[in-house]
Amino acid sequence: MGVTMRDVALVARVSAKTVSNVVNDHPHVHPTTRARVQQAIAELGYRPNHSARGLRSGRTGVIGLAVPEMRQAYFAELADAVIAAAAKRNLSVIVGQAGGDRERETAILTNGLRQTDGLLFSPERLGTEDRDLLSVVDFPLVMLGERIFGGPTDHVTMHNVSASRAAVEHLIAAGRRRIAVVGAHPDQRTGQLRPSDLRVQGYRDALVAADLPHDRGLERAVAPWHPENGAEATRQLLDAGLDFDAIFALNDSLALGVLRALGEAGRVVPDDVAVIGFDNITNGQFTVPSLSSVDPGRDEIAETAVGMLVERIEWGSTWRPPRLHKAEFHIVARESTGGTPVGPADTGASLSASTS
Amino acid sequence: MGVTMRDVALVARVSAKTVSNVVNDHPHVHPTTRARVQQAIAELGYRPNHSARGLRSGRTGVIGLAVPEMRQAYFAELADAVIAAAAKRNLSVIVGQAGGDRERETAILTNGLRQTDGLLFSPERLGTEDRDLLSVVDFPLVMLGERIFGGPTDHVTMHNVSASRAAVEHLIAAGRRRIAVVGAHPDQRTGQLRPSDLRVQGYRDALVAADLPHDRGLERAVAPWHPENGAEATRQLLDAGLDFDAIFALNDSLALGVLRALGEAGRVVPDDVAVIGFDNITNGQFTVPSLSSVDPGRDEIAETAVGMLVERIEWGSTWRPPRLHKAEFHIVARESTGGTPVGPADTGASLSASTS
DNA sequence: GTGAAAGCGCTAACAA
DNA sequence: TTGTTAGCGCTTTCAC
Repeated sequence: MGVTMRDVALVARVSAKTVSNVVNDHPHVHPTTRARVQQAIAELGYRPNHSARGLRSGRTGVIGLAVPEMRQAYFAELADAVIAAAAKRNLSVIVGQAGGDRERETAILTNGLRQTDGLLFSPERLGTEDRDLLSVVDFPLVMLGERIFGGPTDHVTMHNVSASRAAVEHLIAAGRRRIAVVGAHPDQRTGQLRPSDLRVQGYRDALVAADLPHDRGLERAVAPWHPENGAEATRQLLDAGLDFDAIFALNDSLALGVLRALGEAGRVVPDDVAVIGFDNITNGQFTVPSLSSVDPGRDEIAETAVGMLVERIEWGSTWRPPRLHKAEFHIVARESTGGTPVGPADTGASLSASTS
Repeated sequence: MGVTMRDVALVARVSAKTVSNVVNDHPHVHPTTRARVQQAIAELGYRPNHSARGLRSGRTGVIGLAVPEMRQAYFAELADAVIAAAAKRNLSVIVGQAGGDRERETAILTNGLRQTDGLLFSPERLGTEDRDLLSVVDFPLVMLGERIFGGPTDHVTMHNVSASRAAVEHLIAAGRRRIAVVGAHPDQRTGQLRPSDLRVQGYRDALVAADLPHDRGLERAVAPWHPENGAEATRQLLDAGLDFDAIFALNDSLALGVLRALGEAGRVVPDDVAVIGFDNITNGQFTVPSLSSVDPGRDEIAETAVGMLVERIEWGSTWRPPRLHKAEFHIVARESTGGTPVGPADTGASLSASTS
């Protein structure tokens, strides 16, 4: 701390404004002047004060990313991609964890994440029924994930219904007929769209299209989407003596638990039961057997979301219609659905893409 | 944006200073005044401007956390714990990724992470040989991890040597005699302490103490510590036709790859080969077989590191001697070392703790 | 216990 | 192309 623009200006024998122009790469600065200023900056080790800049310009250069928990692999990988996308645009990222707590999610939506220029928000508890909360948000906001639809804000998500349908069709193509789904939302009373509902809908669509019977007993409600809960749901399926030859886990964390519980019970994957997840987390490549999944295009999601947020920030308070972006997806076939033989370079075979 | 302290002061019919006192919980404010101010704040929806506060007070209320990549499970879980620990102290966390890039790590050490009050830095490339870089750092800094020792800054780490030794002793106690280690640092030319060296040293200590022969061929250099590299190192061990009955992976990400490669090769864990990792990431509970590991006390590390950083921030530039904190560790015995029978509530049996 | 004045470091708006 | 002026919103200092 200590060296200010004034100091640099004094040494370079220019005004503070000129130093500012140089620092901010403004066009109309004479090369000679620029060089002199830059040397003074280097000499004094000057570094701009972001608080002052933020106060004056109204921009902090920091965006917020709010997720349930970083320890969930999907959010860690999402954060990784978001931080990288933000860095390209010279933005820093403050990461906040709502911890699956409804109050904290509401608080984040009300106040943002400390003082940032805008927020990327992936809620776990807030749902479509909380849309009105979004209407009163007075800062740039882009929603991520499946929980909130048709709101007044930008939204980046994926083709949940068709991706889920493709996942289940992949199982059907592998000869499976009795397919369970793990991760439906536990609260079905309202009948409103829930995160899992979209994916469950895709599951049902696939069954219907294939003329397969639809057995409610094979739809297991699970929350939150942690491996232990995936394992628990699978044990319940087994304990209930239900007949099934495949499990569709609504995300990969659940699927890890599913694989584990099947292993504990002595069921062989994929021979006895095929398993497919959703998210294509890195670890899915290294499980035994490796995990088939739906790749939702995480980098595309992060890149798009940051881009949208930056645009919102630049537009200021000028109203623009909310946008909805659905990322591409790919089915990644690995051993858990019998899709790929054991092999060293097993990153998975991409089976299909869709923009439906 | 819009509502300022002035506005609140006007409505509450006090001075801006009094509003400031209320907002900052200063003691000497009359209850009546406080109530009036608080009501005005609520009425107007006033929220303090952090840039202005930062500019005036010299504190931003934001700390930085720099890691190689969030997609590595250990760092995601570390970030989770750090963000939680910081939140307790009303601090936000900007997360930066150096991506295993030496230049970026150096840049972070030179400039910090944007404008923050201090930095928690877990480097991947910077090592003990870069200690001099640390001497010129002019902001509060706490180093994390194993790469830099004896530097002029605070350092939070774990008992690497004794923890590794305990891990290998756990393998020996399980009857293993030909124990390979995966993750030694590839660059051994300088002979200086390297991250892996401490853990390798513990490995060697355990062999010596147990009077077991030490076979250099069983020490595999691997970097970075990604699953695919753990798998590759394991394939090399197998291809070389080396005789071994256990593998100590220097972290769990490597261990996931090790399990995978052993599975591909048809080796049964733990019957043919026992495996133990290091870090105790959550996923280790759900692999098949579940992964034994060394639990380094992540929460303790995060809590301690944030606490130290806060102290440094409060002490300002007053010099204090650098501190070194080594967290407790526990050996978590799971199926991969034959330590625990298959079972539903498999969080692992804690075998030993040490403060050595 | 509260208020008035000053200024943190920077950039927007304008002037030269 | 460069300089001058003003003030962003807050907290520090000191007076009352």
